[in-house]
Amino acid sequence: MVTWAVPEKTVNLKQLSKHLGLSQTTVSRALNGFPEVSEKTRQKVRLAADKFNYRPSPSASSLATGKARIIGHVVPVSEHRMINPHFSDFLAGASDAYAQAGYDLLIRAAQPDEEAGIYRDFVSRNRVDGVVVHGPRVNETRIEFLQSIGLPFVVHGRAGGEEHSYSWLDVDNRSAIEKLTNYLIDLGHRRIALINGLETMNFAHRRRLGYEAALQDHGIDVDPVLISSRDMNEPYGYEATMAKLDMPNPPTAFIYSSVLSALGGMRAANMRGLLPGQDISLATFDDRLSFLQSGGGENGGKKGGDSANGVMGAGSTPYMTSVSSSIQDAGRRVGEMLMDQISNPGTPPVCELWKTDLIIGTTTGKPA
Amino acid sequence: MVTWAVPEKTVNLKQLSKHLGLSQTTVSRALNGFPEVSEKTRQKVRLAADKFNYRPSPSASSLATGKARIIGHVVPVSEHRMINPHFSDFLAGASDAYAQAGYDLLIRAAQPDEEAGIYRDFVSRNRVDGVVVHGPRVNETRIEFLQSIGLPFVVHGRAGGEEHSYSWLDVDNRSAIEKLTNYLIDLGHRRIALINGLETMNFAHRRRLGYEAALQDHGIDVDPVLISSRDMNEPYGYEATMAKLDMPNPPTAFIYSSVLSALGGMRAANMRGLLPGQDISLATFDDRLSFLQSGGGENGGKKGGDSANGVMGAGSTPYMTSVSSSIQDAGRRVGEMLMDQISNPGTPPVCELWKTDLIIGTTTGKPA
DNA sequence: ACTCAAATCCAAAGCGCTTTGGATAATTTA
DNA sequence: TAAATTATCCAAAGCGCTTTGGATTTGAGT
Repeated sequence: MVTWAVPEKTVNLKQLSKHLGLSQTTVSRALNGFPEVSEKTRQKVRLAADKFNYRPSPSASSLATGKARIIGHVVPVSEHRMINPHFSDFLAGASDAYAQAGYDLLIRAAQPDEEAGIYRDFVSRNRVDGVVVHGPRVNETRIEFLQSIGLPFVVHGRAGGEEHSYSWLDVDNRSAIEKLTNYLIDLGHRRIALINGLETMNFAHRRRLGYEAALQDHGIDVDPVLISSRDMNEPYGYEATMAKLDMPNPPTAFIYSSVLSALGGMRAANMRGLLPGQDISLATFDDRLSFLQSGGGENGGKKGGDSANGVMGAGSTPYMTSVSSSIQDAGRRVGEMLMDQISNPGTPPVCELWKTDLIIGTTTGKPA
Repeated sequence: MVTWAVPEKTVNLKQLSKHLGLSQTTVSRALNGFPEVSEKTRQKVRLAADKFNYRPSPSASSLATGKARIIGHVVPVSEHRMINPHFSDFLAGASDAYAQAGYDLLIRAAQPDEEAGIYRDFVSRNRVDGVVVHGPRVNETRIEFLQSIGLPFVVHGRAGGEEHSYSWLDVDNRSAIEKLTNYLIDLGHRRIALINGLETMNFAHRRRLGYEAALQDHGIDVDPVLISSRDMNEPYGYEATMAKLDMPNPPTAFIYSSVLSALGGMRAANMRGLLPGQDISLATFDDRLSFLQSGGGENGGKKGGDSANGVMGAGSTPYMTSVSSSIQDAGRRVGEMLMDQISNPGTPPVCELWKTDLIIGTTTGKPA
């Protein structure tokens, strides 16, 4: 445990400089690492600063510099009024990056019609230095708007259209699902269901394209009844799976866009007495949400590429077959990209497309 | 969609007051609802303010007033480096309350040894006006510390010891699990496993007490091998359940402290070919995490007491037997309590103990 | 020793808001 | 109508920091 010591009185810059017999200018410069101050006085100042427990006031320095050292996240409050676990894992990564660099993380919940006002609010009085754009849609309007008001931003995901005019980080959703679909086709499956997210979302749209591409490559017709598109959660996965199992010519394999709906799919299979991997094949896109990870989240590598041990793996054996990419690592990286952009304005946009790992678990097999 | 209109130049107070031919004082007072300004000039000012798109600078007003209009959440970064879904649902509720009242939500991730420093940082230069204390432990040191530095706070949960010296909101964990245990005993179960959270956490400690009380009331010995205590996630639920099923005299019923581990429990049952409700009984404490809720989170009522339709209910039929209370509603209420405390300093602490609903699902039944 | 440049340091002017302590104009009261 | 309120409004002083434009000191160069 740490020193929950007696709270010292905290001093401000004026008091501190008086104690030191220096001007505020010098003290400020010493602490902020300016070259105009000699090394020995810098040391003296640093010592005194933490002896007197000096901390600069964020509002004062923000007012003076015009920089807030805060990054904003506008979380879309859908009708479902929820921050889903994907989002929170993303935040975990991002906040970690911010903490390293001395930034704070500000969250504002917004209904779709409030977003513009919030961004404008953010920029006009610089409450934040930049924002992360979450959940880009197929027709995305925020990007252009943010460019027009000049608020630095990084998109988690991408919009369609012009992709090099702004910074983004995305998973290669299309090829990920294509890979997964191909795997199932190679196993012998011909009727494969896609339990997708809302296809107004860009990521879901791209995943569908990957799915369709794989089928078409193998001369399999795309059957619309095998595809669902909704906000991803457990009950949706359950209901969609049940419904498809009840069809006259039911699918032999299911692909889920999220582990959340995959959980519902597993429940449905269970309910029907179907053993995954044997009677039915289940596969999912896996964001490596921490609450499903047995590794304890100690996924060391930066992009977390190698240490993946599979969704819901017990010990070292992966359970579900999946294509996976850590959304937490994505959050960290997006945070870094945004901070870079803030501190080096005018640099060209950075775009990163992350590959996914195909992990073979025990929930897939040849069709029954 | 809203007006993603052309970004107007934004003016500051000085410019606005010049346009109006009034002093900054009057304009400021008009906008902040002070009585010293006549109603007609107030109108005029309001009109001009949003015609010129005026928004006060948060840093400036924060500097002048000493109030940040920000509420801090220090999220403990365990070794598992995760923001779990419980936490994010809580945030969803809280941020909603803040948005109503014009507060912002600031998140700082902290390792245990950094917390003191962060709180001190928060208060010394008022970066935030108050904080929410998450995950109180059995021996909680933060409360005393926060009292000593005079930073307003509300605890989500409680510590032991003196309970009336600070504000908190807690679920009645003890009676909740007692209720659930009693229900299982009444069904005929004698060997009931408790897959608990980390018992250094206050809530988990209290839940265990409830469990033990119910057993002892019925003259059943508490068997320590039936109890697990760990950070709650899916793989833990799976592993603990598997391990207990492998015991010589295995339990016939399981109580999970979280739906996350309950999911793992269901997977284990499935893996063993045991049908919940038939061959084995599974029950859980349910925080009504939104991603497991079929109701779409439209749980209208303030405390969300009545509209509970059960964890993972499909349609209107609850699936798992549970005791439940909405953590999102808790977040909202905690936020309100904290804002009240901030705007009315000196009022006595407020403590709320929320009851839980017992919801009978299909995963419990008489012992096989 | 003398000049000039480099190294240090400082006083003071903001940043954009709130708020104190008056001033002025409008209204009432005597 | 003069005096006393009361209703409006304002100038200016902070809040705590950064930063500009100089002043002063030091050290090197000749």
